[in-house]
Amino acid sequence: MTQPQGIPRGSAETVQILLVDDHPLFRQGLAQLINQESDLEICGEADTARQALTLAERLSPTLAIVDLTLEESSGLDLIRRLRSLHPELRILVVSMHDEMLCAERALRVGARGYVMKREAAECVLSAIRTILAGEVYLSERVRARLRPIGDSPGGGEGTSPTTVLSDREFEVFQMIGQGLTPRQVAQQLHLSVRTIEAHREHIKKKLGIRSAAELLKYAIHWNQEERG
Amino acid sequence: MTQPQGIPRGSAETVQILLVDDHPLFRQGLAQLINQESDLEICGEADTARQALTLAERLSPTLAIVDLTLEESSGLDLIRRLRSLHPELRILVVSMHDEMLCAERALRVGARGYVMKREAAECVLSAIRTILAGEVYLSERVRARLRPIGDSPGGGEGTSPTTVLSDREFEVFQMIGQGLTPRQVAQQLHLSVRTIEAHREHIKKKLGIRSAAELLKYAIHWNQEERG
DNA sequence: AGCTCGATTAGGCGATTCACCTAGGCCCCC
DNA sequence: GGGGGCCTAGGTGAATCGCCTAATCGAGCT
Repeated sequence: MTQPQGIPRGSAETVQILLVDDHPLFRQGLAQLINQESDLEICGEADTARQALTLAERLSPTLAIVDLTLEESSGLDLIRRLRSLHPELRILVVSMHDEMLCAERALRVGARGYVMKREAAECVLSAIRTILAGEVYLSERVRARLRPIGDSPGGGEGTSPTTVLSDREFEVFQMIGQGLTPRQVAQQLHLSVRTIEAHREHIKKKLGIRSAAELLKYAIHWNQEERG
Repeated sequence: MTQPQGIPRGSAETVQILLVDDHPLFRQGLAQLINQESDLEICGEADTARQALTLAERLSPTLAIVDLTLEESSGLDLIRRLRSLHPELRILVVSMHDEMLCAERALRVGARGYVMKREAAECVLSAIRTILAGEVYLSERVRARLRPIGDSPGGGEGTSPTTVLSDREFEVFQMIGQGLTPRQVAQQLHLSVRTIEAHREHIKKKLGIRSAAELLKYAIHWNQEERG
C-alpha cells in the first residue's frame, strides 16, 4: 500500500490526480484526504521524476500534485517537462519550502498553484478545486507580493538570493545549503560538474561572496532560517 | 477527522500512542500507517505543545511521537516537560531535520529514538517496536557517531564536539564553523595547512562524518546553537 | 532586422583542498 | 618500558576552487 504505483480505478466520473512526492507518509496522508472526496481520486503515486513522467504518460491525469524537492531531480525541472509533454495537465505544487521563496518560480515554469505542507488540509482541497476551475491558487501573502513588479536595479538593497538569483542559480544555491558537494549537485540535476561550478561562481558574484566556504556558510544559514 | 483530538478507543490490548505534529497531512499519513498495525493505536493527536501536555495527562499513552519543530514552542522543550511529568512515557522523534544535527540533542532531553521524515514508512514502525522493546532507535550513521563513548554510565552524556574533541581539534572545529578555509585557519593558528587538514580528518573520524561539506554544515549549526 | 545582454551549458588550467596514508616528538598511564 | 592519544606535518592522487573562454538561446532594446 505504501509503494508508489498506478492503480487506475477507471472512473470516468472522478477527477484523476497524480501524486508526486518522495515522502511516503506525507503521500499517504494526502492520498487519504483526497480519496475521501467523492469527485476526486488519486490515480497514481510517484516518488521520482522519472516515475512521474511514466505515470503521467500512462494515466493521463487531469491534475498532478508535485513536491518541489525530489530525491534525484529538481521539482521545477519535472514541472517543466510535464508541462511540455502534457500541456493540458494542471499542476499544483505542495512543498515544505516557504511559499514566498518558491511560489513565483513554480508559477513561472507552469504550475497553477502553490500550497505549503504546513498548511491545513483544507487548503489543499481548496487549491485543487480552484485549479480545476481554471484559476490560480496562491495564499493571500504571495498574491499581495506578486502584484508590484517594480524592482530596483543598480545598487538597491534587494540583494536577497530570491530576487537576485535566477531559477537555476537559486536551485543550486539551495542544494549547496544542504551540504551537497558540487559532484552531488551535478548528479542530481544531470549536469556537468563544471556547470555547477559556473553557477556557483555566478551566485558568488551576485551575492558579493568571495570564497566557496563563505558561500556554503551563507547558503546553510539561509536554508535553515527560511523554511519551517 | 483532521482536527487533532483525543479519541481513546480504550483497548487494553493495544499500545496507546500520542501523535504530536503540526502538519495535518503528515499526521494523517502517520496515523493511518500506525493504525494498520493490529497492536498499535493512535489514541490522540496534538499540533501544539500545550495540547500535547493536556492529552498526555488525560490519555496516559505508552509512547509519544513528536516532531521537533512545532509552531509555538520547541519540540525539545516539549520532550523535557513530557519526560518530567511522565517519566515512563517513551518518546520517538520524527523530524524533517537532519538527524546528524538533531538526534543527539533529542536523546539528551529524553527521547528514545529519532527518525527522519524522509525515511521510509517502515523505519517508523521499526523505531516504534525497538523503543517498545526498551531499546534506543537510531540510524546506522548516527549510531556510528555516538559509538566511541561506550563508557559513560547513568546520565548518558552524549558525544558532543566539546567532550570528544581535543582542545586543538575543537578550536579548529569552531573556526571551520565560522566558514574559514583551511588556509585561513592555518594562518590564524600559525600552523601548516597540512596540520589543519589532519585535525579536520581526526574531527571527521570522531564525529562519524564523511565529507568536508557535511562537517562544515555540522560545525556551522553547532556554532550557531552553541552549548550542546 | 540587428544587436546586446543575461541565462545556461560546458571546457581549460593552475592553485588549492580533499581523503587517506605514514610518521616523529610528546605526554600520560599501566 | 610499552601502549595510546595528541599535535605536528609530509606524500599522493583525486576533487574542487577561481578565473578564463565560449556556444547556444531567448528576451528586449534600437
